[in-house]
Amino acid sequence: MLPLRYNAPPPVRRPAMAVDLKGELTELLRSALASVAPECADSAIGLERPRQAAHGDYATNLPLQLARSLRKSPREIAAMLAAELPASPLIERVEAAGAGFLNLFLSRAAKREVVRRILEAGDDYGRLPLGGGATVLLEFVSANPTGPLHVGHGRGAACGASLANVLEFAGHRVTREFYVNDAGRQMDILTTSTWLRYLELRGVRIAFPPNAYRGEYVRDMAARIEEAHGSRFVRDAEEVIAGTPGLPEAERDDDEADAQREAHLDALIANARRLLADDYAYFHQFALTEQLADAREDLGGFGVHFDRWFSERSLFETGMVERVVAALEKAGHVYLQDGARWFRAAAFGDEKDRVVQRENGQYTYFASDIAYHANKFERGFARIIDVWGADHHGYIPRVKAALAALGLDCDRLEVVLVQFAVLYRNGQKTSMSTRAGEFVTLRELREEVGNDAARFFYVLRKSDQHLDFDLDLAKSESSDNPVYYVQYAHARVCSVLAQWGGDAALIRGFDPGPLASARELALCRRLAEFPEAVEEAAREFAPHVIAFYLRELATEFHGWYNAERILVEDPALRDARLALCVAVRTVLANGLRLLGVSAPASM
RNA sequence: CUGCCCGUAGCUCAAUCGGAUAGAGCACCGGCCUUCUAAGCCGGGGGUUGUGGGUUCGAUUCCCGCCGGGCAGGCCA
Repeated sequence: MLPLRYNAPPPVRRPAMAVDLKGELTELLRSALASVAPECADSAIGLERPRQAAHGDYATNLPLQLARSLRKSPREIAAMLAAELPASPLIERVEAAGAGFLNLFLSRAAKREVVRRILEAGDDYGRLPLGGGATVLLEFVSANPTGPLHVGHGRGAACGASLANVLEFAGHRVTREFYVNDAGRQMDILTTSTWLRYLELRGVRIAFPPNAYRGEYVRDMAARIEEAHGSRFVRDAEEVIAGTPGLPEAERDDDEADAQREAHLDALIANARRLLADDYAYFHQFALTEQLADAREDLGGFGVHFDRWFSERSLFETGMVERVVAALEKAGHVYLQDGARWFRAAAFGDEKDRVVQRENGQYTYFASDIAYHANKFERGFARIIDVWGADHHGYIPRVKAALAALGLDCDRLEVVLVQFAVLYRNGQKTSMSTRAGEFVTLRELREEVGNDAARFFYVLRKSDQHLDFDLDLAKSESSDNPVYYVQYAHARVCSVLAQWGGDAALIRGFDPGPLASARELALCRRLAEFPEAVEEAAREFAPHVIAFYLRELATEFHGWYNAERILVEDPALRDARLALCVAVRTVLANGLRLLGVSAPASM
């Protein structure tokens, strides 16, 4: 279990003008505070939503906060504030209560007003100016292009895409980026795996390494190359395995055997490069292009789109990797030891120093990652956010250390960690072993449970928490399934409107005044909370807040729907209820849109 | 062994900078379709928030110890 983000985001400031209910209430309280205790007039005023209705619509613990400095009892201060609170059409009454809380009860008119606001704002209801148009680079998924995306990548995709939507809705300009690891050993392993499968097809008998990529998709790529080029890339088995140490017995799983397998694979890669010469690049490019196209298609089908696919290889081709290492060296943060170049990460808060260039001259993944992040800073984004698998948490200090050593403000980099999802079927954990090649792919998941259920389930937990993904529940067509539960509320509203049959455009002008029942007013209050949910989701990088909110809103709508009839005889009351219906539909649709889930008109 | 994180109802999880009587869903039990979609609603039982201390008006929340679990600790990515 890991923290949601590595360091605190910049403070989010509310606009100075009271443009919303909460802001107006705060101003009223500030006015009362100024007359009760002028010396504390600029204290922070926290307004919260009490859990219990008896504690009002909003409450503040201001009296408790001030008790010490004013040398008065909290109850006394609360009573004084209540007496000095200016009269307002928003407020029905105030109460000093509990240990020293001030509870505010809104007038019915104030509660109903949100319906009018929602009908006016439409798709934009919940949109906030918090980000002030600041640019954000959000990097997520960034899976190695060495095979199909699996269900772990799916969670990063769903969380990242939802977070991007939320940040955009909260007033940021978001660039969505996928970092393509097209330069490392993993790609060489995929390239060689493809060639070995090709050789197999041509009847060349070579033991396929257990640590190479064994998936069926590798055979598919090999078959297509074989179809197009015939025997052009065939070499003798003796040549292919020349100079390799050979494989240890399959049963052995000790360190020595593992090391031998790795050495064997590296030797095969070296032979492939030598024997294929220029054609090696063909295999490499073919596999890369195939896997990226596959990922793009898969993610696109999942409603996840990127503005840019950033190539790791380009960082080498433009000399960026050399440049950042040289910059670190020039600043005295790099030294030579055992033939390798080490970055003094420990001097910048990391546990130990890290290699940036290996003894054999190859740069490490870390080196290109430094270059990548330096490049992000050069592009001038106000905020840089990485969404990583939680198993990479130990990697954060070294990247931050490198940025600091380059003289960059490493606090501008924020890292969201996403835990893996574990699939359950019939109450049993489904196996997800990569080395056996039998992992569950994102595509299989999407086909089995559908895109909507997958997107929603992935963000049903805080992203840094383990997620138990119940496949049976995700597929069930019942109220047990939270996706259908929320979507059904939306479809119900649409159905009522269809039943009514009038001109939907007119509803915008309907007067919510006749709304008066407890359920209706509670629903209004819930609708007014949506911008607060968006704010929290954006501030905490927590799209699950939106999912929770939608479930609560749907609950209150279903309750109202079952308790009271909407299409009643009285035209004024019917119109008011239709207005509330449209407001509910609007908020459900806006929330679902942030999560990349469809809002069906019928189910 | 060291570092980071987590521990809340039978299960999966929430809990607003430290706030009021710790909340949902699932599972379980009992009701509701001649009336706008029953993919819905209403009601019920369920808790020493792992444990022992500390900080204070107040602790699930902050600090320390212990117990249990996860992840990380490569010239891998």
